[in-house]
Amino acid sequence: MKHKPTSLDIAHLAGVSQSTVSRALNDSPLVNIATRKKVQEIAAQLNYQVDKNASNLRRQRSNTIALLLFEDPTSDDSLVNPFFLAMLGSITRACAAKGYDLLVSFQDLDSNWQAQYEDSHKADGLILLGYGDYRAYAGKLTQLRQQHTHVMRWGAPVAESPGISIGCDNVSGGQSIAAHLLSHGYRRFAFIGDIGDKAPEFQGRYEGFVTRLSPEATHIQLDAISTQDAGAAAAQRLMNGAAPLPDAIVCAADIIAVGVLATLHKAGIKVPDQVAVVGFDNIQVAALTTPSLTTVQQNTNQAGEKLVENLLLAINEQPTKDHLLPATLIVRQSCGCQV
Amino acid sequence: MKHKPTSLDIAHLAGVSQSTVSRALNDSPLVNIATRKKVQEIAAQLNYQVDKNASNLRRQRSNTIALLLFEDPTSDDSLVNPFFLAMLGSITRACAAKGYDLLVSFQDLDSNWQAQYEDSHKADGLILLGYGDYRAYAGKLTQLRQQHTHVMRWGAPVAESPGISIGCDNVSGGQSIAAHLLSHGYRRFAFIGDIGDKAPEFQGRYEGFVTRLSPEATHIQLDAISTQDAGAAAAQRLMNGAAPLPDAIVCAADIIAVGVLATLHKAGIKVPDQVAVVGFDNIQVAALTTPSLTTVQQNTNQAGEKLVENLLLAINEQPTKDHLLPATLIVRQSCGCQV
DNA sequence: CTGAAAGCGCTTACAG
DNA sequence: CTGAAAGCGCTTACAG
Repeated sequence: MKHKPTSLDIAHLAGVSQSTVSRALNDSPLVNIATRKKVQEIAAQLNYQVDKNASNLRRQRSNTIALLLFEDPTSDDSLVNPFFLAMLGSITRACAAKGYDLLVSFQDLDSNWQAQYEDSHKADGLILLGYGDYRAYAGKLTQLRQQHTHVMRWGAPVAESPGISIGCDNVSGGQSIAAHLLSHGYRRFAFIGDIGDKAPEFQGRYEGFVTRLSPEATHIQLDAISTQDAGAAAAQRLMNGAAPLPDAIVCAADIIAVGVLATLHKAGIKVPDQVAVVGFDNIQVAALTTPSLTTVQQNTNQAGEKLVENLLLAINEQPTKDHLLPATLIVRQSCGCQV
Repeated sequence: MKHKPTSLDIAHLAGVSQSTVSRALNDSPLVNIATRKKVQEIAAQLNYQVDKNASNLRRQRSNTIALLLFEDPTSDDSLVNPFFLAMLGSITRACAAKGYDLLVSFQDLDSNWQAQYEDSHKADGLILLGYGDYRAYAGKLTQLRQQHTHVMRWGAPVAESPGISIGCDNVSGGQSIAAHLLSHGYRRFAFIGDIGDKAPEFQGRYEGFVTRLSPEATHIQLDAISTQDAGAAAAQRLMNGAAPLPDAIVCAADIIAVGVLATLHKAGIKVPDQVAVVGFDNIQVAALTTPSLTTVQQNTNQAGEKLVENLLLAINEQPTKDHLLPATLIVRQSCGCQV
């Protein structure tokens, strides 16, 4: 394998010093325009690429961001919540637009991720993605701050959780759902989704939903983690109960709603004729279910951009603050309100 | 921000030389076990991490793999074929298991990706993922080989395409579908999916399907690229035609089948009672459609492992060869054959 | 088993 | 505008 060309090789060919080559390739205005062009041409001919390791070592930054995905530990090994995959896509694009590379890693909460990337100078900052119990890693977040690591977290801003976060306005999303269903005459509701402290996103959605209900409306709440199976099980409990079915079932996540729809379908219960169903997230599948799922969209494109943008601010020691992104109701067939 | 500890800092604290620190941290047997322990303890206390840039520069390898995702240029900006996202997950895990980091990038076919990663020493090798016209980048692949870049490609092995590839046994997958449907009495088929040279995967699936058909069976073929819309359009053409509907519709990809199902549903045509539908890929959605979709599974976990494993072999200058991974029929409701 | 020294390929003050 | 020199933080022959 032929020796890869270095800046010194180019210097020889161009008849200038190695420092001038470096300057020319970095488009420094200090270098005479003709020299610059010449050097750049030779570099192009040789397929020369700056050695990032050397460059990063010298510059003390990597132009790389590390994305840590926390998988829901309950999910099947081969599956990742489609919502996070959509986020991954948008983060990748946002990084590319800013000239940053993206290192991706799946992490479990136990491992030593706080050190692995930024401390080793492989990345200038971290993005944390994944729902779940932020308390489990609150300690690590605190430690990260102390080490002045640059971190941006996706999720609900939580008072006790240190660090900046970017998240969706879950409360207003929940409100939109309530308002929409009420205006179409629904009064008896079931909300499916955990609302314990481990699920701050679901808490927000529930809170928004409940506070927006009118006095004459009633509701019950059933626990379910963010999986199809949990949704199916909750729907089953609903059907087994003594009480008649509610008018509308509001699910804290689309993936739960998918399980609910499947269970209702099996039982021969028509959606939306006999009961309306609404989800949250607007994952790709939501448009494809039968009936298609009314849900709340989180703008993943904007989310990825905001995360990257704020992380870069932090890296450059600029002030940043929490952001809430708007949540938009997407009306489809499953709520029976489509024109 | 406090200066990050270096090996020299540890050397001072441990009272040994910097070279010994380096050796100890790399668990070299050359270092006295007591010294090794001591150094490692001090390093742990300081949260010391080896500077990857320096280490990589010196070692001339990065322990990093770059994954280049070629998006289907026809797909919506925010969507990525769920199949590739599943692959991403499995590749990520496989890399982690081997102690490699993964750099992810979305590339369009025009850009200068062949140089960006390995030439700049950011990655030791590349994985190419994405269907589409391999001819469009065959030239680049050739160039990569000449530069001795280490590349592994996901997709059908193609005679004219240089370089090693790992792919699914599309032909045998197509055969399984034909065999299954025939044995359940279906005789009149439609195959939906492009079979031009731009879609070698689809070609393989079609080829397997057709060659396995019995003499009394008939079939037509309709073009469709790998999107839901294209599937919907093809189904519409089928229904608009003068001929009666076939017994069974075989789709070259699940995402096409999802579009077909939606269109049939809208037209009031019952699946599988009036027509059977089969897909290919076993994306997550396939289990969730109504009716659930019979399809062929590509083992993404194994695929990711094989890709990474072979790439590492190539990086270490070991011989590698093309691999075909088995394709497994998954029988669900949409073919009407479920027990 | 350990240390002093070289060198990976850059970037960037410093001097001219 | 250009060059000679230092140095980023490691790893690894080399010498002992």
